[in-house]
Amino acid sequence: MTQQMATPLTADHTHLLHGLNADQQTAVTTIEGPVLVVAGPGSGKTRVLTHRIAYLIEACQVPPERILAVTFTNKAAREMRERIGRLLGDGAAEGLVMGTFHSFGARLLRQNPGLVADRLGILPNFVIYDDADQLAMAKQAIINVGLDPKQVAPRRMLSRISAAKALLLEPAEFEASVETYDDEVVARVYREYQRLLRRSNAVDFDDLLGLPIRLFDEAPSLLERYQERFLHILVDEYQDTNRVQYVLVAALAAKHRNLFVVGDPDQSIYGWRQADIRNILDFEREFPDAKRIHLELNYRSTRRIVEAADLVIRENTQRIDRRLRTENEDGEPIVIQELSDQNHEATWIRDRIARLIQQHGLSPDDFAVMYRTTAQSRVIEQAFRNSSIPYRVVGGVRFYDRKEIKDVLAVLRLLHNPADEVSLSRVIENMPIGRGLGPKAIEAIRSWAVLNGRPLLDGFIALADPSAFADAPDLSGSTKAAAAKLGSLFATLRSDAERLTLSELFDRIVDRTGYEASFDREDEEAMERWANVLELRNDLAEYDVLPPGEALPTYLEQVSLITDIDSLDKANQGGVTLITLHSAKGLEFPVVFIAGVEEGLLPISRAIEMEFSDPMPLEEERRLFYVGITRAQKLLFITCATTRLVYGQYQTSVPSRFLASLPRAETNTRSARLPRARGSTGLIERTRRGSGTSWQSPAIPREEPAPVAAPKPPTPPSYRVGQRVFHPKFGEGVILEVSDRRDDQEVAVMFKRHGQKRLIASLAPLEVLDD
DNA sequence: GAATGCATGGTTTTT
DNA sequence: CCATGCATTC
Repeated sequence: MTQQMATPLTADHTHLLHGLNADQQTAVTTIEGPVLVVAGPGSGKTRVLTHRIAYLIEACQVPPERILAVTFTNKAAREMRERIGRLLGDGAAEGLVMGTFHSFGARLLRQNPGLVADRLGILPNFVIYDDADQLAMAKQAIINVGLDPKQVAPRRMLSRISAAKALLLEPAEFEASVETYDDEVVARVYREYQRLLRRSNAVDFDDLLGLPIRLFDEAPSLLERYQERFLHILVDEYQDTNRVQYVLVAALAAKHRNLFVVGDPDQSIYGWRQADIRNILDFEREFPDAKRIHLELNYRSTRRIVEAADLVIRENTQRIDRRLRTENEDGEPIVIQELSDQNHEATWIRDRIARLIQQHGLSPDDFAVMYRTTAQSRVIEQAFRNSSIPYRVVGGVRFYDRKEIKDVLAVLRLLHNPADEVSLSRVIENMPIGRGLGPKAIEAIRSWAVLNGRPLLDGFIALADPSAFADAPDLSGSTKAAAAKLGSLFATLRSDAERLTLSELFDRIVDRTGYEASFDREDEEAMERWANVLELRNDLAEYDVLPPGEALPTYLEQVSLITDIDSLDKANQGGVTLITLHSAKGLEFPVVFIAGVEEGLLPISRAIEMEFSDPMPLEEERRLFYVGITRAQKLLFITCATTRLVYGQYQTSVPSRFLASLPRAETNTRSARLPRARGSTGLIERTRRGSGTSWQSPAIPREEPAPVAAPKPPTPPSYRVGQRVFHPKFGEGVILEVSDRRDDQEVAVMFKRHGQKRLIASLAPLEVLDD
């Protein structure tokens, strides 16, 4: 074995092992050969990873640039880097390669532009298409092969294509494996989709994983270089990797074989994204000399929470049997609460949070509300909006997914890659500069572009500046003028881009495209959207320090790989976190609410439908619930609604079968409808329900679980209509209305300067001025 | 070719 | 309920 892998020479690396238990220490110091760590939730897996990297660098003298660490999100990578920095001191980990599979793939392609162009036919200025771009492309592909996007769902095509790519099947190979007529349709669409993608000089997310492998196939010496380089490879969240990711990792690790993977099969929740749980279950078969280490001691949660999680996950059949343990205190009972509908659910959660903040000195940051579908976030967000509790929504409509943001980004992308057809269509459809141009015009210019072997945008420029090209697309009249105008604008912007900073470029773009002027200053919503556009300017300005030629590509790369969870700590700091169960993986909070724990939602209806033909999706739903439970450190609340608004109609809901696994003795439950002991199906409606209004959430205040950290609960002040009050932020006001809400009050106050506000009595720092 | 109004159908999760 | 897409109108 190589010299770099020698055992530590100097003795004093105890600080790197300090505070770790025996299993964790083994995981940190077992540095040779393949290692599989099966780590339960809260068992200190991030600590193990960071300490191991620090140990490799400091104790084993492995140069940081020879370590590759793959994480699930960029945020995880960033945090880990910080923690390593703290262990080793600044700069000691300089050169460490750490990021997601996708960012690693993108980086690899960017770093080998010559080979990529030569062997894969992709030019260095390629763009990465996001979900919406891919959808647009799939739709176009369906139309191009003579099918109707209304009958052949683009979404479904995309997921089939993605599945094919996850198995490294190219269109030709997929065609060879066609079995049904539907497969044949997919094959045709896939082929066309891929053709359009390459014509736009674009790659999709799956390509970021698949193309590096193809590149290695085409250029074995490149693979050898990477194999030689990475002495140690670490992979986090290994249970959520797919086939391509496995192939990539196995290829890179083939030489030195120091592959360290960490995961928890019980937290595998990305099967729908082709994550292949076999990667972790079969690790030892793939690497027979692998050492396996189990981390089962939970440091995160109370005993009640850990045991509840264990009981829930035990019901799954497809798993390695093991038992979660903890030495933590019992903690409080888990509260299960049924509410009459989704609005009551939301306000109940909000009010409970308000009370906990008020009575137990907790901060809004300590709370998370989790749900299965993003649609659920709306009502919950609404409830918080009507309160003074700060909150933030993770997921949902992301900043970079907003239409107005994508519009401006489309111009930037087009400047970077003039072949980008999705972005060009976007600009034409949404910006004033596109007026007078339709599909007809684009088609005429495209035929010119294809004939001349030029990117689409050049056709527009040829019309604007006939001297630059031998001929021009065949257009006339107003269409020609409109196309020429767009062409001339882009010619100008392109030269601007070479010398201006991104924020200066931004100013020109919104001015010259007429985009800024298209926002109606009288229209409040339009102004809000314009404010978002200006926010994008701030974002761009962060790259102004880079030289003009470099800033744009760097920025675009960063944007296409960023996710909402990545910006979780950057954007609007503080507040209650509203988050999907999927996004919550890897996070932890003192107090967790899981909302909508109902049949059809968790488990989701699609998993129920196929329960008997394929039980895997249902088991994945259960794992999702398990992930949610195990995010909680101290307090766990689970809610469900009796009726729920679905597509604008109220539907009766049945509490989730998963609740049957929870021990009644350890929970605080009122509803008789909740599934009882294990074994009982628990999903058949057992209680008679009337119109849906017959059931009311208990109005009587119940015994509260004892405080987390127990300061005495101050009595909430009592307010009267007409009282004059003072608020530190809103100033002086008069109480208009007082309404009781369970054990608290809500007051409507008319402030002199800030208008009417609704405040929670116990929360708002109101001072009574006269009585 | 663009603005307005109606019908339709869609919600699982995300790098 | 909502957003999107299409048809109708000018």
